[in-house]
Amino acid sequence: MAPSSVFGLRLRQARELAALTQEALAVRAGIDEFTASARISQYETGKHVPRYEIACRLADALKVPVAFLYANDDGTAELVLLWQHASATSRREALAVLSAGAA
Amino acid sequence: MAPSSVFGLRLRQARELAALTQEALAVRAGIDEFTASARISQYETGKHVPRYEIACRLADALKVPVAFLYANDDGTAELVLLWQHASATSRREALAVLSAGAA
DNA sequence: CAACTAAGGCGGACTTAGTGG
DNA sequence: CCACTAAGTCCGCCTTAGTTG
Repeated sequence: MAPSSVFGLRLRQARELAALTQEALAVRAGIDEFTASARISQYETGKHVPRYEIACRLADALKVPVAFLYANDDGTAELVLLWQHASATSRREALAVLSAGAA
Repeated sequence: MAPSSVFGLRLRQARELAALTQEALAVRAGIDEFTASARISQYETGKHVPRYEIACRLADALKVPVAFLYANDDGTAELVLLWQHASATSRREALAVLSAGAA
């Protein structure tokens, strides 16, 4: 089913990017395997939203910044995804560009 | 009291940046004034974490991206703060810098 | 006025069990 | 195997009321 919440949408995006099943993701995040499938499905379909601690563990398992899972707009989402893979020098340069170019 | 949770820390950071009282913030976010002080205090001290919908309203009232309130590391937090004030051209340039400079 | 807290009700996350691709 | 869902339990947010600088 199509994700209805922002969190669910981002979670599914990140999981498909990582090419993991819902259960594999949950186990990586330290969630009991017997409740794994149900919980991830509930998150992605927007039925429920996990506690922040769980969100952090999911983000770690998916290797994305936890802020990505809560990003409302696609621009911010893409930004933090690129950020995590960028080198230290690129990060400094990007911050300089942004702070110099305030609207 | 010192904030114990990430969300509470970010919320307080953004609120003090906006120079608002806890009650003023809550009212701006559409929270009933009689429960305002208690709820914001509980958020900032890490006693509770609000629903995502409430977090979005708080972020709007504070004029920060909602992802900022969930940012684990200071680098990501600073990044999304600069992002929202940057011009469209600066944003494109920053994205180009980050995508070119993957570690 | 501004920030914080204890206690209780109650909505929603988590568990269980099971269905459909 | 993989994704999804209904129903019940129970934890934690929200409310109330009141305390502290």
